[in-house]
Amino acid sequence: MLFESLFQNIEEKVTITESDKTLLRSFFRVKKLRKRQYLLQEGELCKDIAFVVRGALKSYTLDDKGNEHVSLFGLEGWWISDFRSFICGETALLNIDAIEETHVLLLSRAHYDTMLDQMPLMERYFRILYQNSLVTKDRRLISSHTYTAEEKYQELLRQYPFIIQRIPQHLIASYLGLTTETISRIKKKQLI
Amino acid sequence: MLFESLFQNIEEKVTITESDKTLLRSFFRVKKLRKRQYLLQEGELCKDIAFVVRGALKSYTLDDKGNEHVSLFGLEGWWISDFRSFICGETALLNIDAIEETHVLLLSRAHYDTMLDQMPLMERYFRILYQNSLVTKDRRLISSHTYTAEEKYQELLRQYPFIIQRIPQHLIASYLGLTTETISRIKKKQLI
DNA sequence: GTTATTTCTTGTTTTGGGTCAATGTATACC
DNA sequence: GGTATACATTGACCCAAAACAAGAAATAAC
Repeated sequence: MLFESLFQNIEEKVTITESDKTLLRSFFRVKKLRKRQYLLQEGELCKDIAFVVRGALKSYTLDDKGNEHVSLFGLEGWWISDFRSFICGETALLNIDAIEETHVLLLSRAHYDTMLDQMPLMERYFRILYQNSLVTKDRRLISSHTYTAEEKYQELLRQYPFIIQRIPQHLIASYLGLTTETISRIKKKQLI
Repeated sequence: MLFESLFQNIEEKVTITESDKTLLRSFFRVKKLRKRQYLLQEGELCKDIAFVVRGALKSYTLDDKGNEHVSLFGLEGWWISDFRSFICGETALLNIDAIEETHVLLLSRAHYDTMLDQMPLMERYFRILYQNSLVTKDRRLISSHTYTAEEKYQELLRQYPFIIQRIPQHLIASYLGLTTETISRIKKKQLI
């Protein structure tokens, strides 16, 4: 049950057999988080990447004034981690915590490496996953440099309409590099 | 000769044999660009990803006012393309042209796919390459949302000190989402 | 159902960095 | 060399969005 959404996600990119699934199961462990619970805190080592089975998380940095800057949301079917910390072994700059009650599948660095060695199709899966993420991140960077506040919000609506239903506005604002007041004003303007 | 820097780049991530090299050579073709020459123009299909052997390129969008927004530089040993177009087969939003006289190795989509099918180690190479690119892009997005103009410039200096020697200031400004005037003022301030 | 907490709105003020314009300085090209 | 073109600096002014402040709504907690 728990693994179904992971398998589904994998099968969108590569073909896996039942025995692959059995092997895959052995690499992950389940973790449940309640609302506001940390998955990772700044300064720790990010030991796992997390596949979100249900719920929602956010990853964010805190600046010197204590302002939150959301870098990513993790919803069902998405991966979330401090990738820099996980890959390079440096301490995390990101905090990750649950916006809602959340279930994740955790994959440790050791299991990640083993998995990639034993399962060439997972090498391909992650190559494709990262390839797609790069496309997304490129678009975000362009948006961040080229668009006005209003255009950024529009683009988000177009791209992830469901996110508005799900995630509090001030977090969306932060994700876009804006303030909640600005979003509020944009929304007001649209109605008139 | 031309392939040495590509092989070197690959060997930083995976181990390749002489016969791998021979096979690899067959997938690429060489292209020389003079200064200002396009590698890709907005609206075209991005048919190749390019490995830069020498020289420097920039990829950028143009907004409605005709302003250039640099999204990436391609220097020796880096890959450059409109990845979204290359992967998804949509028309390119990016322009890519040479800042200097440049030599690139081009890899077409068909060759890319064949290569990945025939050479598991290249699957791994690209997985690692993308993995690292994601780390970089994450950092850029954080920087773009969290830092002041001055901090953005400082961070670039720290990360890629050589780039200042190489790339005109107005392009660096654009890459950071700033204007050349702003950079000029930051530099002035540092001297005092 | 009352109270607390979180989230959102609206008004006012402030500011970082953009825009515009003019001038200076390299670098490239005949 | 001279002159064209690209690139950088400086100053004056402006504006989009941030910051600040105060309430209003919505949700959650008891």
